Amino acid sequence: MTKVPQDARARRKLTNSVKDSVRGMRSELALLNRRISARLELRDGDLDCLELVARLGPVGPSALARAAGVHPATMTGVLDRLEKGGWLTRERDPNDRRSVVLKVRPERVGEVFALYSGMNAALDEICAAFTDSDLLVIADFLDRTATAGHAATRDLDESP
Amino acid sequence: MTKVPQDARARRKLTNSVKDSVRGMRSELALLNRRISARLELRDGDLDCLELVARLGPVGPSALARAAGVHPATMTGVLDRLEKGGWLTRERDPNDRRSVVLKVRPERVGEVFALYSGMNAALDEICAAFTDSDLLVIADFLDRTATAGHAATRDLDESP
DNA sequence: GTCATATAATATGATTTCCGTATCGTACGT
DNA sequence: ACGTACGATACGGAAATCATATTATATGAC
Repeated sequence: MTKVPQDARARRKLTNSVKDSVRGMRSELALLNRRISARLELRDGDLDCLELVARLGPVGPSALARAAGVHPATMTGVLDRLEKGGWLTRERDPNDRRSVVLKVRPERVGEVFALYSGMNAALDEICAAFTDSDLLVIADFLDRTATAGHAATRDLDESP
Repeated sequence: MTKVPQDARARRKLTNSVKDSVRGMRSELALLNRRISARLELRDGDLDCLELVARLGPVGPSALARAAGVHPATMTGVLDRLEKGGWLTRERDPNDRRSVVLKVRPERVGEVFALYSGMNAALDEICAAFTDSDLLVIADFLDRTATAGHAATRDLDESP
């Protein structure tokens, strides 16, 4: 046994622990999201769609359905719930009268945020335990992972 | 304007960027999970339940339903799909013949893993870009966040 | 301009899922 | 031993999902 392979092994172990931690965090956050959805009397995926509208900005049902990986007809139902709950609005696009533009209702956003308040406060505390440069490293890692997740999703869609 | 408030402001900005990145990553990974579930002909929450069984170890339907925040009767349906797909087994507990023990089928785990292979490879690459000490910091952050998510979920369950 | 075709959103209806409740078998305390 | 609690699932009505059809509008070829 040489010295270098031992380092490589340790390094792989470290990498695997990071990947495990990513999975663990994803799992816990998925669970949290499910409970919050239930509180808002929404289906599981609905909140993800709402977040996607917030993220993508004004967007139409079809584009949103593609982005969310949901059947367009299902999206109609999702949007019915979200609109009825007052979480977003459907407006007709004057330029293309076939299409509809979805916008989150800014005044309601705080209501969703409030349900995340516990998690939010916890995250503030967690961040407080790290140095500025640590936080930069962490944010970098998270962003890269999010981008990789996006790419993996796209690749999956494009393969048979 | 004094110097210290400026630092505090910068710090808050940094913390907020980390929190945004957490949200972004959660959102992308949730999307990826949905597509993978679809590939396996499972419902959205099913894969989370399977992962939970892997995580918790052998467990019964009731305990799993509590952990997943799912109605027990719904869990029966989830398990029917997972069992029919061959992803896990239901065994009777010889000690308590009312109860059933769920176990993931190790030989099928690789099949799920294969669908994550793109993401997995990407994560390896991402990790390769960080130093050992960075990875330790990152894993620590992820674990703390997972724990906080777990606590936030529990708190939500316990409040009215 | 007219017509064919494409596109956006939603309606429709068959199928599946969800979930409150009921049921059945089993364990446990007294 | 008996009553009560508990684990899992069956049952049935309500709701969601999704393939397809429909309606309205836009766009391009001619």
